[in-house]
Amino acid sequence: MITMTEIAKLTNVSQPTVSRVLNGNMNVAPEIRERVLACAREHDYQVNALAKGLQGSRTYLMGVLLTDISNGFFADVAKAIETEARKNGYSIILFNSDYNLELEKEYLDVVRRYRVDGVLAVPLRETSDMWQGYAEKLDVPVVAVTRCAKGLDSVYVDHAEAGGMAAGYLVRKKYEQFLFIGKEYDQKYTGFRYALSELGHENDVANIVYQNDEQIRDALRGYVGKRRLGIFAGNDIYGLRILSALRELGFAVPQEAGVIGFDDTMMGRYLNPSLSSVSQPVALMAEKAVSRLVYRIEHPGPCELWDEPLHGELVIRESA
Amino acid sequence: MITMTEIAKLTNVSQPTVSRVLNGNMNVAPEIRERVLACAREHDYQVNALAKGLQGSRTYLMGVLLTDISNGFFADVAKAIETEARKNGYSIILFNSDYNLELEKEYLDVVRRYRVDGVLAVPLRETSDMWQGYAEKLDVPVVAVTRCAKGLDSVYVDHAEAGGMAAGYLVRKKYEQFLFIGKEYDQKYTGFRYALSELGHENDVANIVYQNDEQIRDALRGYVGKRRLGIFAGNDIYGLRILSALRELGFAVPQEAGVIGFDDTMMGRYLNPSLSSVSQPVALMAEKAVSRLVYRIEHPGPCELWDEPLHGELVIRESA
DNA sequence: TTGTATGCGTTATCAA
DNA sequence: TTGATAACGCATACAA
Repeated sequence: MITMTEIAKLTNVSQPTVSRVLNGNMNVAPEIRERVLACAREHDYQVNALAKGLQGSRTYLMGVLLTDISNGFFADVAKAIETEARKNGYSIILFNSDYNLELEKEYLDVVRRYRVDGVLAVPLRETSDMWQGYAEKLDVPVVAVTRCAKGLDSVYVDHAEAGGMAAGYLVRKKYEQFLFIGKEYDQKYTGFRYALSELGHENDVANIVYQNDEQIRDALRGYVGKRRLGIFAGNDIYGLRILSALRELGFAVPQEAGVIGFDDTMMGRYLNPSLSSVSQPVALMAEKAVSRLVYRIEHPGPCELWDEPLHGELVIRESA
Repeated sequence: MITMTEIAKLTNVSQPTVSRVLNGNMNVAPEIRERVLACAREHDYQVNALAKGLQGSRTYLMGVLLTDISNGFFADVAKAIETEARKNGYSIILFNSDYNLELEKEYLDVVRRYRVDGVLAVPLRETSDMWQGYAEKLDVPVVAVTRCAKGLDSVYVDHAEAGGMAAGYLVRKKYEQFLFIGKEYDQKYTGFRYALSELGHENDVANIVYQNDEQIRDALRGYVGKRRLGIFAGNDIYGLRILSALRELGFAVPQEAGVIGFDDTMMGRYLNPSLSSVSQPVALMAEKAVSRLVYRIEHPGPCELWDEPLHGELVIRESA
């Protein structure tokens, strides 16, 4: 690939002059300018981002660290981030932690090797202060997406609030006992449980940690023929599987059991029954996260933490 | 972030010696070796990949160019590629063409700027010789994934064959008229149509180009109350939507209408009815594509094109 | 307005 | 076994 030095030789000017032309510096004679531009075009010059980055300015790379891109929701997040990054002139280098703490740590080193200008992450263990330490070592700005991480700028939906919304709706619809199916440390469960106890159902709620389809089916079997069961799923994938398990067990949905998912992924509206879900504003989150990161990149130095939770929206369909 | 030169100063050796130590070159006195390693560990040294790349060796970056990562299938592909790349010591820089030719071209320039060692792409217009030109300009190896591109190493599933499998199964199940719903230039349609005509159904097959849900519903309405309808969908997302449309129109599935999807994404088995589909060996494709790319990176120079189609597998569930 | 010189952090070549 | 030196491609300070 052609370099500035080569263009300089071909056009009989010095390399810095080529640099000036290609960077739009106006203090260059028009004739030279034309000659250089023509040569660059002819050989399809592309700046060497490595050299540029090495030289001290930006790399225009963002590290993006996700937990599981094969989850439709995170895939949407990745797509939106990529789009936003591009709008801001950045490219993304993508990593998938697969919910693996070791891998997450390893990837942070990789990210440092490439001297990314900043990092967007779905942090594991967001309530510990682990990431605060990571951010210091990275010494580039870090923004947490979809989760609120201690000590980091965070762009996320208030999960506890979403749990409350789900609880409120299920109670209004006269469900009588309640289940949150998902990770036990999920804020959604906290909010779900709290709202239920406020509504007089403190003794009617339980949490099932999702492990696999069989275990969920076995757990749900215990509710057959009992009081109307309102279920809040940690995400739409769980929701999909729960619907499938309920069908196997012969539950009438939404009469005997209702299900509310989380993330409102595309498939939800096509399911049978279609899946009620709490939607997250993916595009907005990506836009906020990227623009915040760009701001931090362009304005280094200490800065107050960003922490403005966004709000989920309950989308009612057939499943509850 | 600490550099070799800084470590050199701290340990009273020359910078090249530090380089030797950190690269595992054994011709260094053990005492020096220890001193340097300790210092590097203490300051958590990470090599500057930009400098390393600039200096002429590898960047250990792969450009990955997908059409739409929000499609569960491509999300799986992305995940598998990332995993394989990591196994080989590479990181990926990810782009989403969004089926947009302009964007695809633009991203190829970006990829060149970062001096990636190679490119994995889901090429748009794979039957034109456009990508052959792209590959030349890139002057790094390019491997096409999930599609067979003219002039490129390609790792993909034989779509025509898959179409034939779908056709064969639907005929065996006594469907009497047939629909392919998807892009008209899809090889799946070619194979579907061909197999059907071999089986004596050359006049019972049509293609509907997917545009939106309403248009599909309207098109399907014309088949209500007619002969048993066998549908092959261009991908599982279409399949999902088609099932939903059939439900709205009151079709009994699989009795009056049968549906076979493509990609066999996770959700298929949880749908109601669950979706029969042709599965693609995603992990295998990613593994083959990445290892082929690594091979081409490590063995530059001309080389015979790779073109060994893999085979889809028909997964039968309830929808057909 | 243009060119010379320098440095970014590596690796590689050559001497010592 | 070690160190000096150059080179990669670019931007920048400075000189002309």
